[in-house]
Amino acid sequence: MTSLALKPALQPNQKLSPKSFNFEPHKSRLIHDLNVGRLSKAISTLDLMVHNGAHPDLPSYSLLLKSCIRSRNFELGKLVHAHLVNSKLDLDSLTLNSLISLYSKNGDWEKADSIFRSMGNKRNLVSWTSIVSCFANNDLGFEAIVAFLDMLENGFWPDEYCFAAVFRACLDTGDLSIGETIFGFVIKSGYFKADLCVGCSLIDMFAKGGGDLNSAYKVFDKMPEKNVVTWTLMITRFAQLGFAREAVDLFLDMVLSDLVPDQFTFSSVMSACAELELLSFGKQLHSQVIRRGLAFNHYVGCCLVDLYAKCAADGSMDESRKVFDHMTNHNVTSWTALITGYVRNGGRYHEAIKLFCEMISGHVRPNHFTFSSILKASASLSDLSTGKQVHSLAVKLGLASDNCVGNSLISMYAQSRQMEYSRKAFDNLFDKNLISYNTIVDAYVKSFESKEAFDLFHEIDDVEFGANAYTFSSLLSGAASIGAIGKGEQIHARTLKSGFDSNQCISNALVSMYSRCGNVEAAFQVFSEMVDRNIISWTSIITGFSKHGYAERALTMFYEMLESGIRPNEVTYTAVLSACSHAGLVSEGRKHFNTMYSKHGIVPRMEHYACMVDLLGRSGLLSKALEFINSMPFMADALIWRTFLGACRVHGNTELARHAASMILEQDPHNPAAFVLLANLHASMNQWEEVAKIRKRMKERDLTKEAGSSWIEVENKVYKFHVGDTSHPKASEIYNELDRLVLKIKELGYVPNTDFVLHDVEEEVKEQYLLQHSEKIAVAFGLINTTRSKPIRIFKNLRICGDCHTAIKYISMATGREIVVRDSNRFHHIRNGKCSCIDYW
DNA sequence: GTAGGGTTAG
Repeated sequence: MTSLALKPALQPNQKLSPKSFNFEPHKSRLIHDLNVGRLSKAISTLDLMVHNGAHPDLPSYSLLLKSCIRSRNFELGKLVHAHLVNSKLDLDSLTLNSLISLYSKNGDWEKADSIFRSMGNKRNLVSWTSIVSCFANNDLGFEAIVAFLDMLENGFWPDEYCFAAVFRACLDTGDLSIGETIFGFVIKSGYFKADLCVGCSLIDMFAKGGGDLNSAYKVFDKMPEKNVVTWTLMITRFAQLGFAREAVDLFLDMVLSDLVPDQFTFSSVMSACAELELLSFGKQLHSQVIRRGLAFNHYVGCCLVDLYAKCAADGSMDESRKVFDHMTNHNVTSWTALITGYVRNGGRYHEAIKLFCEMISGHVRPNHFTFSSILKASASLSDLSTGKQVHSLAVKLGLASDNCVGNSLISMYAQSRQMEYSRKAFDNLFDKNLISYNTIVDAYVKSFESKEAFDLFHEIDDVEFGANAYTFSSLLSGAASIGAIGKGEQIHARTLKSGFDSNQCISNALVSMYSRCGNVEAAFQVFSEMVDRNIISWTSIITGFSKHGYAERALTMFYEMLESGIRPNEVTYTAVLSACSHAGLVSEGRKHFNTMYSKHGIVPRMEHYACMVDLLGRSGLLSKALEFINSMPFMADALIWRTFLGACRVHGNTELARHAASMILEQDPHNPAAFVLLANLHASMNQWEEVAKIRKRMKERDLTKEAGSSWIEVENKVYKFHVGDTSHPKASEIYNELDRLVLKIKELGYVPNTDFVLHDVEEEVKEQYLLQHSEKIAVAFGLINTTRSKPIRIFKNLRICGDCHTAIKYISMATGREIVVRDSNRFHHIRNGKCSCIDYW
């Protein structure tokens, strides 16, 4: 029979008479094919039946439609509709309702609406509910509410399905007041108690629509009957709205209530667990997932990848990779979860880029999250060429103006110091949000283009969202990094106006800004006025005093911090040890180094060892320092040897310096700092042949030392000078002032120290070289352009040169001005011929 | 025929 029936399908032109065509087996085969998802087979069977004049009856069509909807075979459903129209059957409510549902679920709300309109008095409660639901599911919340009100006017009393639909509609409009009115209505009607679904839609109306978890939880709590879906919904909303702790607690309550979590529940609770970085709890969840046979679910897998990645601080990044490798197939989400993990939590950028390439060659299309992560990886590696390739791929896929991708492009180009491209990415953004503004402001600030940063800052005032704490702290750190105290003060005023005066994050940024701009007293005042201080506040002020050479005040603050019950961290100890080192407090420093682990359980890191090497080395205990280096529990890195080399130079020990330099070059053969320090050392001993050899080696390896530059802020504008800079319009005026100053300070006893000149030339020429140092130019510029009432604040990217240090001390004497110099290492407060560093730096 | 929950994020 079956083989006979198949024949006509192969020969469509051959028509059998309706009588000879057996309708029943085809009908049952059609339904079977439908149920197992064989869409094309079902279509050909239907065609065959109709072709042979055997139209199914109305109940059969109805059944067909239901199957199509249940299996989401919308194409076949539409075909069935076409056949229905041809069959000229008089459609009943049931069939028409099915058609509304079909088109609604297929996203064609207009078609659904026209069927509903054509129904006339065939409309029943299900028809009304279907159309309300159709509008609500197709982002037409307002239309849905109107339909709901129409329904009431037409005398239909809503049931639980209908209430659930209208609450979803209220969620969509964002207008909860209508929803709340209807909610009152529901309570009166008694449906609330009866139905799980009404409860769920109410929870979501409050949680998703209004972000009001309190009301959502009240609904949840009062529901007399709850199932897995209800619990999961509540857990999910807690997790999504940033209440991870509550989500986890609710999950534990759920398990205690003997409900069995499913794949949805696990996905949500694992997200919350990832947020809280609860590795061991996460592992328990993982084993439960395996036990319940849910490990192969794609969503669950993604969540696990993300969970282990977010706990990567505890070394679980490889676990994340393992879960990923065990997954049977991968889509954008799982690839992105893993890539993001390598970038954000593991700092393993090369691996992330490699994965990205694998993903693309596997024809998986990256999305905006993928681009965002991979751009961050290229930025962190300062790998401009990869960044550009990724950019062009994003353009190709039409994602470059997406907010998330665009913001990452801004920071990628900024980190590669391509501000023009960075700005272009900003301008190309489709829709700029506060993060876009904050990113570009931060980028300008970090590239010393503070004017652009502040222009944009004013632009933020004109858009609907104002600056937030992030904007302010970014601008403050920008002002701090360039030492623009005037700008810093302006921002300080603005934060007060914007009501951020007790914001801990901003106060911390202010402490750091004032201190880094050279006014540690202002920093201390902000600190003193803070109501709520955290470890960052204390560490900032300790670092401030330390960098300014006030070792005792730094240590006093440290003891006060301990008394107030705040535990120090690694950064605090770096500040404490470097305070001791700047002031030459050898035994005090040793004491703190020894107690950091014994009293506070902090294992010393490389930078702490470096502080100790600095402390011992600078106070002349070179052999002790070397002994210390050799007794370290790990191999000394380039930083340690550079510190040691610096000490050797101060104390003129060529032999040990050579050893240190060779150690640096062993680990980092292209380190220009090692070459320069070595060259300086030989120059100061007049060993010019050695200097020449080193210069040659540097040239061969194409190494250039970072150019020395100094800058000064005058009337909110930063002026930057390089060595021998003549680019400033008033250059001749500046050099005249310098010549005048040198004559004056020579009278006071200044003798140029030509040891600091790295060229083998006549003494007189050497003096000329010294005069061209950027810090001297900046001081002269400052003397011409500032009033006596304020100190002159100079900033230098490298360490101050010894001759400049001496010269500036004499200049302070000759002019009666206070001069503050911030170099790459510390502050020098120079007044009346004396420096706060006591010539020890 | 009408109803509810999940992954990656600057």
